[in-house]
Amino acid sequence: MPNIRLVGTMTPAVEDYLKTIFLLSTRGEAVTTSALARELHVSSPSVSAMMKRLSDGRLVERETGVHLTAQGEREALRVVRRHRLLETFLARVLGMPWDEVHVEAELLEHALSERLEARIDAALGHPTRDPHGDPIPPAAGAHDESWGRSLAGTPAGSRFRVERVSDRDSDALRYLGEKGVRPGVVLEVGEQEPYGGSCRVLLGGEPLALGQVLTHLVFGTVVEGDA
Amino acid sequence: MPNIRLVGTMTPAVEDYLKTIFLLSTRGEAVTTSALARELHVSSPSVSAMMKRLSDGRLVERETGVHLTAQGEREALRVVRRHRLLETFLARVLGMPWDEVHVEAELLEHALSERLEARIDAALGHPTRDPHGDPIPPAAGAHDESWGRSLAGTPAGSRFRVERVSDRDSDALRYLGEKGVRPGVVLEVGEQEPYGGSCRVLLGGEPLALGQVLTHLVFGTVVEGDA
DNA sequence: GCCGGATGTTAGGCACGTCTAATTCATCCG
DNA sequence: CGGATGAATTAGACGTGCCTAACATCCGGC
Ligand SMILES: [Mn+2]
Ligand SMILES: [Mn+2]
Ligand SMILES: [Mn+2]
Ligand SMILES: [Mn+2]
Repeated sequence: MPNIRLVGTMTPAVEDYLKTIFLLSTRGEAVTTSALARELHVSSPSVSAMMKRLSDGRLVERETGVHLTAQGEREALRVVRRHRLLETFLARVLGMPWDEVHVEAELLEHALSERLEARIDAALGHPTRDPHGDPIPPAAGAHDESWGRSLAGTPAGSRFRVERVSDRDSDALRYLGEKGVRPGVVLEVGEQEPYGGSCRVLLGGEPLALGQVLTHLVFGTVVEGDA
Repeated sequence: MPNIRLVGTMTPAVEDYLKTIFLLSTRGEAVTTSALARELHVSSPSVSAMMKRLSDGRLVERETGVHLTAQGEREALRVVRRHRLLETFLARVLGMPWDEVHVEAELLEHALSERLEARIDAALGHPTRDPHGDPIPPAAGAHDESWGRSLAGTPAGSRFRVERVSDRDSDALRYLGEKGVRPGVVLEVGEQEPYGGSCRVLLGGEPLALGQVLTHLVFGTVVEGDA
């Protein structure tokens, strides 16, 4: 039989493109050819070609920029779910540090069967957050990917509860982990030193200086309550 | 820079071919084009093409049939090690039944980093056998892949200790598991019923009839000792 | 001794996923 | 207005890994 054309064929590359489109848009960034090329470390023509394929397969639509169809988003969420379940598993079960799990999950997410995914999910007690505080999309049902506010620009005097830490910069992640900046922690936000200086915070009473790069990686909410 | 030619590039396909060549030869079977095609579910020309590539890359040599070079065997053993470590992990840590782990490991073995492999190995306490009794090649050093003798043809009256059960037939494996035929178990071998009939055995005193297909999947040694 | 079947190779083709080079197009700036 | 700049696409190529069709070989049986 001569090559039945399955439009929805998921390959590792297709999964990575869909996931990246999803993550870019939930970060509020424009999903352009060049943004995808930068993010995926491929050339622009590679992205153009893939967008053609995804568009033919009804996984994305192209008007100004690119956006996922309902089906494309479903597939993207499945990949994101596998990725974050794997990160959680690697950290909790194998004790892998939170700055290493992302790279591993990038590979494994394409090799995880539904059966194994379900087993991992059950073994972890159906977790809702990965080690970085990223929400794990449920197997079925709605998903909320909101990022809260960035620590950068949060006014001095606020009490700030960390909810998510971006897992994209492994070195920064390790540093933050060493300093105790993790989801769930509450920071007392102090002075933002001018001209690109550090942001002074208190963590459990201890002073800590967080550079610009770091404050842009930390997300959460301002909480009221007793100092 | 125009395509540096890395001869030893491992891809999932290359890994599968090397692994299959290794397993065929350790099973004492001839490593021919058609045997590989059958084993890997690909056409003969696909095998021919791949043998050309592996041969160019000094991973195999071709005289009568095909055999691995020292480097090819090293790579094959790395894949087999990852496969069996993964099977062990899936069974022990995630409680996956022994007839399901092989299929999962087939995929995951290509996505396992050295770092994660080491973590899994340590978490399991450096196991030497997978759930089917297959020996796990060490990260470095010699490996013994001998199969012992098959239960088929073992004379009645023998006491037979099961050491390995082939993991290639998932249904048979589940059946044997249900009946308690696992590595470590000792069987009292009874009559082989003629003309392709069952082999009668006692397992823990309980009678059990094992068809031809099954006795050819069970390997071990004849042990002396008290009945 | 020849024929048929099994085995293996060559030839040609295709989907995937990437690349570089060239082109198109809009925009911004002097 | 016109040229530079940047973003995107088109054109052409390539390696991987698979396929089918055709051809070459060898080997056993009649
Ligand atoms: Mn991640
Ligand atoms: Mn994460
Ligand atoms: Mn196996
Ligand atoms: Mn096994």
